[in-house]
Amino acid sequence: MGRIPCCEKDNVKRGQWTPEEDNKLSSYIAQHGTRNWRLIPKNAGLQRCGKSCRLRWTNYLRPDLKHGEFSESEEQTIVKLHSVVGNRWSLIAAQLPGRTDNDVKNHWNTKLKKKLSGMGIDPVTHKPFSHLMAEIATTLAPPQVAHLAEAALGCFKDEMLHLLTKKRIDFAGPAAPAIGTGDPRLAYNAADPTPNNDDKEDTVQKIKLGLSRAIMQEPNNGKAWAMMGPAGEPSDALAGMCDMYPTVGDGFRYDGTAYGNDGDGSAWSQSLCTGSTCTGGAAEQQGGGMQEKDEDDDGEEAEGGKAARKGDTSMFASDCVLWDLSDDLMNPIV
DNA sequence: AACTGACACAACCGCTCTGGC
DNA sequence: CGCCAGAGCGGTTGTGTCAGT
Repeated sequence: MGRIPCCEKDNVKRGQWTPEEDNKLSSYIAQHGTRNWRLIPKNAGLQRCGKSCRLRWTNYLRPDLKHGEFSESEEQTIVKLHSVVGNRWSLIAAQLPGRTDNDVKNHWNTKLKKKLSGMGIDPVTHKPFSHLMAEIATTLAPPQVAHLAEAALGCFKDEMLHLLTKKRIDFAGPAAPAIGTGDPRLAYNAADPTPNNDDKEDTVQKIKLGLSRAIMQEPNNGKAWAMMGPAGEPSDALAGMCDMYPTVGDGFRYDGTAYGNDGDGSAWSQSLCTGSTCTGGAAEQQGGGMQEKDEDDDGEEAEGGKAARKGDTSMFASDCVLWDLSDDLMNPIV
């Protein structure tokens, strides 16, 4: 038994909207408003589904929409909010006047996600990849970790190689040290981005070394040994991984122009990963409930997911406050 | 010039939520 | 309380454009 379609598909036009259709819809809405979307196409003389009209209006025709490039501050806002609320595009878009959820979603998927990945940040959790690997490893016994490392290398390696070789990555600006321990062969060469096999092998060896060091390290009082030290400094294990991404392990900046904690104090340099897993609390909360479908066998939706939908801010660890978020955002009126 | 792949954006699909009855 | 229609939302797909070969 299928779902009842929102309209008769045989009689409706689909695909790109023509200027004539846009005009009809705009002028009808200007006169009558947007009260009943199912009636609007009929009354406006459009062979379109009401839903399609609503989408066209809200995503494109609305007079208060911005259509240009996203500004840097808008991008910063998106990344910040995404690290807190996850893929709740409408919530994020609500904080950006003139932008729609579709705009934000597309911009995220096409640009921002890659930007973060290029910086060694997992766009889902907003943690450095190195932290993620180390954290995953902490939950497993050494034999399992060994398998994990091998498996991870299979896919992770490709991603890293891609990032290191194909894409332009500003690890730490023009004066940046070479990736790794200063081996010039690992430095990105803008003039000749094509790596030789030695480069690839070195990179793989670096990854393996970081993982194996993480694996071999003794647990620290039963706690996560690969996590940050008490003062927020990376453990040896992490350092091994962070050698790969010097900007990631210690205060990377979004714009990739410099690293360290002597930045401009902008939200970028303060909040995303300033040498600790500060975003981890929120990110982990997301991973547990907001980002992912509940895969439990009991068939119940994860409570975190429910809470997130209801705007329950209690799911955000109080010691992981990242930014001053408006009350509206933290208690969204949906 | 033709082809191809990557990219960005628009539009659609289907699930969920909400309010009225 | 349950049902239904309308609307909202996020994921996915389609399509046009452009750069590289």
